[in-house]
Amino acid sequence: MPKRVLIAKELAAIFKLIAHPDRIRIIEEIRSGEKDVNTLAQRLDLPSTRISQHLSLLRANRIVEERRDGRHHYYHLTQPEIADWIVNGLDFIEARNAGPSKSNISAVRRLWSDSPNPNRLSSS
Amino acid sequence: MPKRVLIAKELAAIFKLIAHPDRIRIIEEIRSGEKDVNTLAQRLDLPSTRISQHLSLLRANRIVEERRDGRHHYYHLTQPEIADWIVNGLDFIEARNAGPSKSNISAVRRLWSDSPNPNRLSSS
DNA sequence: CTCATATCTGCATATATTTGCAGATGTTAC
DNA sequence: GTAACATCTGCAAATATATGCAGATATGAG
Repeated sequence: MPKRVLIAKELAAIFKLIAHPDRIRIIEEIRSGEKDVNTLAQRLDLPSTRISQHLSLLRANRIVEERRDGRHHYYHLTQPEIADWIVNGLDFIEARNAGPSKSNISAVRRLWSDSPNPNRLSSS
Repeated sequence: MPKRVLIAKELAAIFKLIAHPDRIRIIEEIRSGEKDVNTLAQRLDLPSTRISQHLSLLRANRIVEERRDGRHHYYHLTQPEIADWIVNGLDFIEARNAGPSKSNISAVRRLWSDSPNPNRLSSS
């Protein structure tokens, strides 16, 4: 199989991995530092078993890594730059039919960016 | 629904759209200029009906646009920058288990980049 | 040791995506 | 008009993914 076919498959696999709203939010939640399963479950308002399932997928694909401390499992991004790459995808949602408003997009872009946002306490 | 949930959904939708090896190859094939369905079918070695199905999905989501000339339908990227964004995802496949070799990755990265590759005749 | 907490795994069901194929549409050549 | 070509659409079958829930495991408190 030619290289470009192989690589396209691998790329598609990464895209598939990320192509879930919960997983995108998990990645953006831990961009600023590790969090444990329960914390994520509260922040995303989802059953922790579901968070755990998503994390196990991300873990199996080395998107995240785990650090255990007692009964807590803390997760962080293997390559933190992935969070920025994902956010850059926002450039391409404005063109879609029935997408969210520009102002909502840029509000979330700000929230999910490292640069001008030192202490993240907001939650829009 | 909070903004960040909406936006995560939209982002996931874009990722899902791209998360298919054939569609990634289609996008990279037309990055350098429009091509018609048959040409794409030959280049990807797939039935043209399949190419057409992928294109109709990409078209419905405004990733590509169509120009008709006689019986040929030529497709191009609505936002050509999307091709570069996709290629940037290669940064995150090296970490995965059993991924392709680094040299294959960079060969394809070169192939799928605009910068130092003015006339694209190769096909690795 | 036992209990409560934190998380993981496995599995059945529900839902979504992909694929192949048959037939429809539109275009050009004769 | 008819034939050949280029592409599209619709639908059923195959495949993949997501979800909910029950039970397993592991840790720390008492």
